[in-house]
Amino acid sequence: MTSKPSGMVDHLNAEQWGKLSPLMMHHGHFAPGDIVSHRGDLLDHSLLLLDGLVARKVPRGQRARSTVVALQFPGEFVDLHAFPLKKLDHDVVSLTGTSVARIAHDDLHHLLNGDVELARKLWLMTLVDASIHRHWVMRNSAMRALARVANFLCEYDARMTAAYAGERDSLPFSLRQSDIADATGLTSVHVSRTLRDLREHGCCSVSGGQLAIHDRAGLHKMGMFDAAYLYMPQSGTAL
Amino acid sequence: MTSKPSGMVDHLNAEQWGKLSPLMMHHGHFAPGDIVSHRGDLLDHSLLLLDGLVARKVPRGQRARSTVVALQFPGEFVDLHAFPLKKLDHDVVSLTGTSVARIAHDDLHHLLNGDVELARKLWLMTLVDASIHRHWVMRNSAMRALARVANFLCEYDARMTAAYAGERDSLPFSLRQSDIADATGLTSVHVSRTLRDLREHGCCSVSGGQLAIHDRAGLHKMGMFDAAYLYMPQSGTAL
DNA sequence: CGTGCTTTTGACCGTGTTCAATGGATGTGG
DNA sequence: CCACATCCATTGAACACGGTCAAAAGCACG
Repeated sequence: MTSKPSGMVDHLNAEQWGKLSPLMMHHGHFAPGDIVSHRGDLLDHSLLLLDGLVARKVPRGQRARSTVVALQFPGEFVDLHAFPLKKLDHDVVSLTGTSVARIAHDDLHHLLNGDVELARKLWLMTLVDASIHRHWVMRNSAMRALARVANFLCEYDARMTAAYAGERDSLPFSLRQSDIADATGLTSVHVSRTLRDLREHGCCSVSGGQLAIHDRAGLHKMGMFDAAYLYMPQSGTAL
Repeated sequence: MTSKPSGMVDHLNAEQWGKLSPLMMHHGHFAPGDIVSHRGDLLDHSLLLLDGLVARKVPRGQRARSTVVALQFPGEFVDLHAFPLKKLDHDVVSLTGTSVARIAHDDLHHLLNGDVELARKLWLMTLVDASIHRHWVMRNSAMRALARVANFLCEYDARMTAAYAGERDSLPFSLRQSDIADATGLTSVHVSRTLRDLREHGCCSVSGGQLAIHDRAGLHKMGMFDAAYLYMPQSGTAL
């Protein structure tokens, strides 16, 4: 039996989770760098992330680094969109040691046939993903490096806080600077300089696998951060 | 009675369209620049675009231009995600004269309660939107200006071709260069230079409200275009 | 204590921005 | 019919942001 994680799945109420969790008997684990599923694979199941961090990557030729188009936190499905789409347009890659719960599309199919409300909730969760995608388009298109990285870290903070219920001034952070670079459309060299700037501004610092937030308000301001696009379950009527 | 447009709604079969279209009795029209719905509005209906072009825009302060995070073509719902989400994180703006068909969420609710397959199709259509969002993240993060604009025009070509069934070497194009700029994360000045480059390369040219494609293969190559992410209904097993 | 990976730093350079002026097209009122 | 306003596209010059290349410094792990 999978115990209910916090975060995105808080969109589900207890009853809905009670129906869904029995279908997720198989748990799996991945190591950093493992490719969970390949672009174009025919998928017959989806995965709920229980712990760790997963990226959706678009590969671009041999030479170039692939672009990170999305990041998934615990409590989120990493590839629920594979249920209607069947094939994905991107790779799914484990960035850290991760543990996941597996749900077969056949089981999900039968469950959702009998529960329209639950189906709508899962639909909604994929739409929150889409909202985050739109924010990433905006961030990587219209913000300069400093604001861009600051905003990225604000999002990390917010989603991590939701995943592990409880705001902290220091949170686990196992992304490398090259991962931040792939996600923000910068080079890792420039990410390094940008993080130094944020440090010198007294906003936050990354070291030893921890993100220390020294001035959350300042960081939010610097990243022009407004969490509305995350459609957090608890924050109700934010938008 | 709304006659079935081509494009995204081709994901629906005739029977499904037969169920959906009677709910879209009200048709509406918008002029260029009209705001169809505002960020944060509580929506009780969604709109299917029948003709024209609609953008989803994220406003960014008074001074700056707003970012175009998505573009909708005829045959696509412009705000179907408002059905589960209720409130949107962005504005919906008519870029041209547009005509739309309106469907009330209450009606949709009742219809989908009785047709799980149709619900899944509509879910799928929003997931294709999300796939396009991811592509935009990649394009605006990882491609240089020339490839970026070329890729954007390839997408325009492909979606326009799907919407009006039939490949042509010259298609209606009512976007201004500043719209392209807002969608690609460039300045309109640089879009102007980039379009000149594409013209001088013999790929395509924009003038008089028409996009003339002189060398489609060359344009695709220049924009590294692969339409798989569009999940076109007719193209079947592309991914 | 070396080997390999990540971060940091420096110098240089190029893509794209900014600012500003010009030109072209379209539309309006005198 | 022509002045005039408006909007959009185009061009030029200067510059800054971020990229590229390369080397060095930290750091973890065997």
